Amino acid sequence: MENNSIFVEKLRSSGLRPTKQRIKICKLLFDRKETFHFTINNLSKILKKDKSEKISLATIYNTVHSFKKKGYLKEISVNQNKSYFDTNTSNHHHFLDINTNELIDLKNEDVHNIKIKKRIPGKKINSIEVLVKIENSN
Amino acid sequence: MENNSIFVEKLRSSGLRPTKQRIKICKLLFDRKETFHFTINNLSKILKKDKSEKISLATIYNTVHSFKKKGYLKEISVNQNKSYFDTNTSNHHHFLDINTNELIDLKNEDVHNIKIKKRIPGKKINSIEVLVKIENSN
DNA sequence: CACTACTTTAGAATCATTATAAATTATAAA
DNA sequence: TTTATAATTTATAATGATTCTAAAGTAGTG
Ligand SMILES: [Mn+2]
Ligand SMILES: [Mn+2]
Ligand SMILES: [Zn+2]
Ligand SMILES: [Zn+2]
Repeated sequence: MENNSIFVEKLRSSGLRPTKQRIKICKLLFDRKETFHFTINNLSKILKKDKSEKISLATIYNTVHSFKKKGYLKEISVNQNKSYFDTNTSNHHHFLDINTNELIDLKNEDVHNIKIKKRIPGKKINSIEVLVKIENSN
Repeated sequence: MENNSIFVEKLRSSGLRPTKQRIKICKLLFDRKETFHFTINNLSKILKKDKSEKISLATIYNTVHSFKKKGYLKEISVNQNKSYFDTNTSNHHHFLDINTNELIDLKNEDVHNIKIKKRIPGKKINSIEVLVKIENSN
């Protein structure tokens, strides 16, 4: 109820009406210091904890997709069953813990310069993403 | 009907009975020089062309999954809707054409040495995969 | 040939996601 | 403030890829 104004502005400035559902999801997603990686199911469970104001699953999908469209979220493909979303929308690399399915951001400095020597005629590079799968070291 | 014996042996040696369905799928997948990247839907459509011997969708799923389990196929995650499979089971990198959704293998020499400077305590690296998204250059 | 375990198959079930259409709400105009 | 309108939320249905089920068919073995 306090500094919601930041999110109200954020929403208004991108042409989205600041509904209470969107503001709540904004706070959950963007009011944190670290990158947040989540699935719809994760988000849904967190939102369900507040039984006072239930947000429908359809709204969760709608909101996440409109935030993605506005560039506030990025979709990550690491697993074919579920979509992961990422509050870090810059081009960056990931660790994927294959024991827990958790994504962890890598800073660009953490990955040595990547150079692709091959080119495909008529095509240009759009992005380069590194996925480092990690597992328990025993 | 000729050099099926290669595939019959391949199947037998991995404890899979050489049924006509499996042999047919083997020929389609492994009797080629280039790496083959496909979805179940792709494979299904190709198999449907031969109307003389229909293979059920369940068998296509079963076969692809047992080939994966035996190490003859690798599953690739580039898209959250569909699973891609790859006849190149080594650790390797890809171009993904975002206009056509086509995967193209990169040789290891095509990607400059990748070094990951960050480590997570208690975790070891399992694999490093680079996905280079490409698009029409105009 | 006879037996058994493995395989194939059609169809049902599951599950994430998207679509639908009616009720609600935010916003701007009156 | 009231009204009008378009945007939004919602419950529910629909979709589509994948997996499950259980019955019929087949390969391997003796
Ligand atoms: Mn999506
Ligand atoms: Mn799978
Ligand atoms: Zn990230
Ligand atoms: Zn490949």
